[in-house]
Amino acid sequence: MAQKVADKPVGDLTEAEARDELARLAESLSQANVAYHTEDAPEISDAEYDALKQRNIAIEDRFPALKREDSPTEQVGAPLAEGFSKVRHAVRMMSLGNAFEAEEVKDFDGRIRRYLGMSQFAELTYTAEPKIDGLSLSLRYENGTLVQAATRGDGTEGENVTANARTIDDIPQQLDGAAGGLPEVLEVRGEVYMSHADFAALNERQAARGGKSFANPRNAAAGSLRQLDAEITRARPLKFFAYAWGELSAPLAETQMGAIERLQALGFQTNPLTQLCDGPDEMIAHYRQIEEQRATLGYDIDGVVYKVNDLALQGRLGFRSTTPRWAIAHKFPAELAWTRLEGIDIQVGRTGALSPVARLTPVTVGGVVVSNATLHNEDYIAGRDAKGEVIRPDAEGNAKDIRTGDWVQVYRAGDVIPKVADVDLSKRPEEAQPYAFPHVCPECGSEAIREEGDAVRRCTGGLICPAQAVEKLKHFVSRAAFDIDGLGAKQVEQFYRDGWVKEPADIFELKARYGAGMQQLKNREGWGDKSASNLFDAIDERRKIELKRVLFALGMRHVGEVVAGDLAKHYLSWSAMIEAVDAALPAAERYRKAEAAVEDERKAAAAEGRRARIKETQDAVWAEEPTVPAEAKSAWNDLVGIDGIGATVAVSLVTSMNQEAERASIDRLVAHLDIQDAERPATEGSPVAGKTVVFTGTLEKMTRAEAKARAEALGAKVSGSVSKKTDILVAGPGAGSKETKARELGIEIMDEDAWLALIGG
DNA sequence: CGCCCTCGAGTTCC
DNA sequence: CTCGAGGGCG
Repeated sequence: MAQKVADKPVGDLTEAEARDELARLAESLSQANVAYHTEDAPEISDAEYDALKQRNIAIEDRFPALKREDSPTEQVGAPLAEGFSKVRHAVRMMSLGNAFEAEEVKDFDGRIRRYLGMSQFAELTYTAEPKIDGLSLSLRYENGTLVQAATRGDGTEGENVTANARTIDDIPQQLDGAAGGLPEVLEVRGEVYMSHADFAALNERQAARGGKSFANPRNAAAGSLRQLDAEITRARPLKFFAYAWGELSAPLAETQMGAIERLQALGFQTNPLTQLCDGPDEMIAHYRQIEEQRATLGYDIDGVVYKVNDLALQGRLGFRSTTPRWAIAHKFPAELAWTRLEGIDIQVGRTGALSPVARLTPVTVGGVVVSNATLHNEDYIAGRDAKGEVIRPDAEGNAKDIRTGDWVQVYRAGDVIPKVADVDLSKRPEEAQPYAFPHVCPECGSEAIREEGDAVRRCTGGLICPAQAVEKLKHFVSRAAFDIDGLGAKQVEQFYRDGWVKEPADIFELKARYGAGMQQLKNREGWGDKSASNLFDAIDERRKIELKRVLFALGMRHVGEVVAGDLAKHYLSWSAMIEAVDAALPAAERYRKAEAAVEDERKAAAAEGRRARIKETQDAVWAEEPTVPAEAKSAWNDLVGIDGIGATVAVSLVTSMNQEAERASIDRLVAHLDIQDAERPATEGSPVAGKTVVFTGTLEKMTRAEAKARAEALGAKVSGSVSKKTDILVAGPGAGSKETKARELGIEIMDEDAWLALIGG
C-alpha cells in the first residue's frame, strides 16, 4: 500500500481537500506504525514514511482548525516537525586531533612529555583502541537509570534522541550496581555503529521493498538513530561501544583502562581490542596489528585512538580549544579514486575570496559519491604551496598543474572533505590548456586582486558584489551569530533575491515592511500564515542579543567566534566598545602607515644591500604631524593588549567599523537591537580573578603552559612581562630582571608553593 | 626571528 | 576537516 505523497502544493489545497487528505494520512501513518511494531518488514520505506509525516504537518500548519483528534503528529513517541529537541552537554563533547604518520604519533608523545615536564625516558602509558566509524552518543544516567541520550551536535549542544537510544540493546536502561555501587550522575559516551552483516541485511530489505539503500554503515547508523519515530530505530540493528564519559559525580577509576573496565562492569560493551601501550613504539605496533585485522572485525573503523592512561595526567594536560591534549586519533590512510575533471568553477565567499571548485565525473570514494572537490586556490591548481614550493612534482621535479579534462586523483580529507590530490599527465588531452585563474570577480565583474603574501585572490566589490552580500547575510544568521529559527541560508538567499533583505538591518524591518504582503506572496514558496508569523516571532526574540554574537555576526575580517568573545569580555558593553574603537582610529591608521613605510624601507634596504632601519622608520612615521592623540594611543594599546588580539586584528576591527558605508549599516542594525552586556568571567570565589599574573624563573610543580592555563581558568590574566598593571609575580628559582623590576614597582612576589596555596592547588 | 598553537575562513555531502 | 595566517613565546 505504498502511498505516494500527494504533489499538490499545500498552499493550493482547498479546505475540503485538506480535510480528506489529513484523514488519508492518519490512516496510512497509523498502519505503517502498526507494521513497525509488529513485524520487521514495514510496508513503506522510511523515506516515504517521513514524507507522509512531513506532509501531514504542513497541512496542519496551514489549516490548524482541521487538525484531527487522532492526529499522527500528536502520537506518543512521534516528535514534531522541528525534529529533536536540543540538549546542552554538561561537559563538552570534544573531537580528537589526528595523526596519519608514525612520526606524528611520536610528536604527540613528545608534546605530552614536554607539557608535563617529563623526561624522554620516564614511564608514560597510553591506551590504544580502534576508532569506531559510527556516530558518538552521550548517555546520561542518574542513580543508575538512563534519563537522556544526546548526539554530539556541535559539541556543546546535541539532539535529544533518548527514545531512540532506549531501543538499542547494547545501551542498558539500568546500570548494574553490583560492582562498587552506582554514581549519582554518570554520563557515558561512546559510539553507535552498525555491523557489516547487519548493514548488508538492512540494505537488502530496503532494496526488496524499493526503499533507498544506504551508502555505508555509518550513514545507516546515523540515519537509523536520527529517526523521528523511535519504532523505526527499534527495527534497526544498532550497536554501541562505550569508551569515554562526560559529567561524573564520582571518579570512575584512576586510569583510562580502569575506567573502561568499570564501564564494562556497569553493563556496557567496550571494545575488546583496547590495550595498554608503553610509549609510541608499542602504540604504532598495536596500530599495525589492528590495521591487519581491520577487514575481519565485522564493523568499520577508521583508525586507532591513543589516550594517556593516567587520569590525573589527563587532568593536568587539559584541553585545547576543541581537542584534549591527552588523546589523538591515528587514522588509516584515506581511500583514493581517479576520475575526470570536467571543469573548474569559482565561488565567491563572504570576504570576497575566490575559491576554485573542481566539477568531477561522479566517482565513489570511501562509500560516498563525490562530484565536487575543493582546489583551494590559484597556487594549488598550479601545483605549488603558499611559499612557492612544488607540492605536486612530476618525474623531473617540476610542478604538475591541474587542467580541465585531466584525470585526477581524489580523496576525502579526514574522510569528509573531497580534495584533488594528483594528476595523471599520461592521460592529459592534447588540447588541455593551463587554467587561467580569473582576475575579475565572476559574480560582479569587479577586479579581483591578490595581496602580497596572501594565498587567496579577493573580489574588491565589497557589498556591491551580490555573492559577498549574500554570504555575509548567511553568516549573519548562522548558528554562532543571530541563529534565527526559520531563517537559514536558503531563506536569506531568497529574501535577498526578492530585494527584501539587502543588509542585516532589513531583517528586523521585514515584518513592518512586508508582513502583510508576505503571507500571500510566499504561499507559492512554502510560506504559510503560520510559518511567516513564526518567523516574525523568532526575529523579534533575537532583538535581545549578547554582545559577542553581534560582533561575530558583523563578519569583519579576522573577527571570528573566539575573537568576538574576547572583545565582548574585555569591553563588556556595545557602547564601551564603540567608544574605544572610534578613539583608536587615528592610532590604527598611523600603525598601518608605519607598517607600509617599513615595507618600503625593507625593499629599499634590500636593493641597496644594507640593513633595514625598522625601528627608526616606525618612529619617524609615529612622530609625523599631526601626532596621534594620547587617548587614541591608549585606546589602541588597550585593544592590542587583549590576549589573542594583535595589530592585524585590531586594524581590521577599527577600520572596518569606521568605514562610512559599513558604519551606517551597523548603526541601522544596532538601532533595532537590545544588546546585552557581557558578563564578567564567572570566577566568583577565585582569589585571582581579574588579576594580572606573571610567571618567571623555573616552575617546578608544573610547566609554564599548564600554569598559564590554570591561572586563566580562574579568571586571571597571564602576561609575559612585568608592568605597573601586574598584580602578582610568581618567581621560581633563577628569576632575574623581572623579579628586580617587580620589586622596584612594589608588586606582590610569591614562590610557586605560595601561588599554589593561593589558588588552592 | 623562528616555531608552535590557535583561530578564521572556506569546503562537501547527507 | 584542512590550510593559511595571526599571535605569543622562547
